[in-house]
Amino acid sequence: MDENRGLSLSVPSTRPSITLPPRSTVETLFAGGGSGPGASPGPMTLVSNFFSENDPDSDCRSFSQLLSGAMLSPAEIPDRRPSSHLDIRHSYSNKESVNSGGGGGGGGGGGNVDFQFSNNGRPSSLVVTQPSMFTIPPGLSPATLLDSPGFFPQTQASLGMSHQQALAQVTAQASSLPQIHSFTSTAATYHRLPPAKPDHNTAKDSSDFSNSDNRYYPSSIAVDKPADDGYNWRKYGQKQVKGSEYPRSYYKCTHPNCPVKKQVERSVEGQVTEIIYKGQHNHQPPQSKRGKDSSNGTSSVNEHKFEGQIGNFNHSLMKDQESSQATYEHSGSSDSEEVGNDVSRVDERHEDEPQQKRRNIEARGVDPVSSHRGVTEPRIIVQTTSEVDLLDDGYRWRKYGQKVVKGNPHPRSYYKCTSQGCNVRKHVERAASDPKAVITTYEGKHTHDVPAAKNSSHNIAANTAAAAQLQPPNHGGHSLIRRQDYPNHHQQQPQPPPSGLLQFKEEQIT
DNA sequence: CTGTTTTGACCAGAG
DNA sequence: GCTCTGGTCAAAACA
Repeated sequence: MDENRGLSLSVPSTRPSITLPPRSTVETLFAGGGSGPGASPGPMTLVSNFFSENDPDSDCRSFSQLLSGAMLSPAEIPDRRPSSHLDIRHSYSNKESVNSGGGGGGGGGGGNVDFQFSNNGRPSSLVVTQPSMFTIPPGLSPATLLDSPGFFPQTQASLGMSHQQALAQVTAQASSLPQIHSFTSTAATYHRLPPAKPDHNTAKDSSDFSNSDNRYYPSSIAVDKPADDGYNWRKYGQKQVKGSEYPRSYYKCTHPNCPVKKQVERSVEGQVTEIIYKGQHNHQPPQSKRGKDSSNGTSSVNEHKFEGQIGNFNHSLMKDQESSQATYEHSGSSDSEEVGNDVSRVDERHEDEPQQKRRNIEARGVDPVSSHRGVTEPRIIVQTTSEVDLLDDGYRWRKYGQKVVKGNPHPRSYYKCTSQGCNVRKHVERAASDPKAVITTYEGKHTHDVPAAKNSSHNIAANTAAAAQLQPPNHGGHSLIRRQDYPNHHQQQPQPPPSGLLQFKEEQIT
């Protein structure tokens, strides 16, 4: 609650911006990015190039821009709440640590990421357009990601290319990305650690930065410490959380009055499988520790903001995200809690936790066992959709729950696929700012075909299918970047919604 | 002696 | 009101 009030996100009145620490143990690894001598192109670089390459002239290339497309500008959102959080979960290995201190400057640029709400003249009712999926490579900081021009083929960008093109490109790129960083609109920061050993077949070009290359992984994650993020933590609890393979440890920042907490899930081998930050440090990290770890000794305030702020994309930004119908899977989707509220992952754990988790993993094509051993490849679903797609996606759904989220007068609904034996779920949330706009998050993978009688006019599935063809089969979670065009009128054979795939979808609600 | 970790109990929220 | 669950407390143990 109150511990999250501190916001890492500076949101100008008219132009929200996310202030991300320029460097972190993770980011540092990428800091060099393409600039580092002899450094292989970082995932971000590749991603950036990827998109840039395909849409060089796009005026909306960055992730932030993409999001902007998915978010209504403050001015356009009368009821937008003052704050919300964007949770960022990324993976990295604590064992396959890499030179965390190194990095140095680089760049990365951390800094600020402006979420320019350049809607390109789109009416506020228009929000995200195509569903798309993306994966953030291991060690790639959100800041970098967000700040990277061309990370996301913005909405219109994708419009400029065919589905196939976009999908092919995105998928190709995604398949080479070892891990995912998810973004959610809750109050916590999620860090899911990457596999110690990549278990997937990376795409042809992925070798350049495959997850096997630990250079991209943050390091300094001691077994006894959830992460050497420069702050001092005191463990105040541990609990076996349902649905989690490993016990969750609770840590508090030892700094007086610092409300920051973090939860760490660690495998029996000591590998950190997930770190969730809550709140923002109201102080600078202890110099002694950080200073030593940082070889360059340039640890700055900004640098230290990373851990505490990475997840605090807060503010209206994420509130907007809700409005923008962006839902991020794996972190429980967007949670419309106010600033300071704890992270909510009800979406993914509210029911049948263990099974759900397993299903999620399986749906991602990840070996459950491997996943549980720290090789999980978290996948994010960022999907937006319109009312039209809400239920009419070709499948039959049964509503099994509903929840009113604080800050959003509209309830978030939970649906299950009615097909026997199918565990696919669908979470639907209406945007606070626009009841017509909804956020839909799919979990799982349909085990059946689309009911014939329920052929819808929607192409989500169709596109998904197309994308699926581009996906490496069952290697799980690496084909995470996708883009799809979903013109409402586009008649296509309904297909199962992409499971465990990050999607952005923008449609005009009619 | 101080700070941290461990761990069972307690509490609050949600269903 | 009951049950379940996640999060926190706090005393004891440990370093």
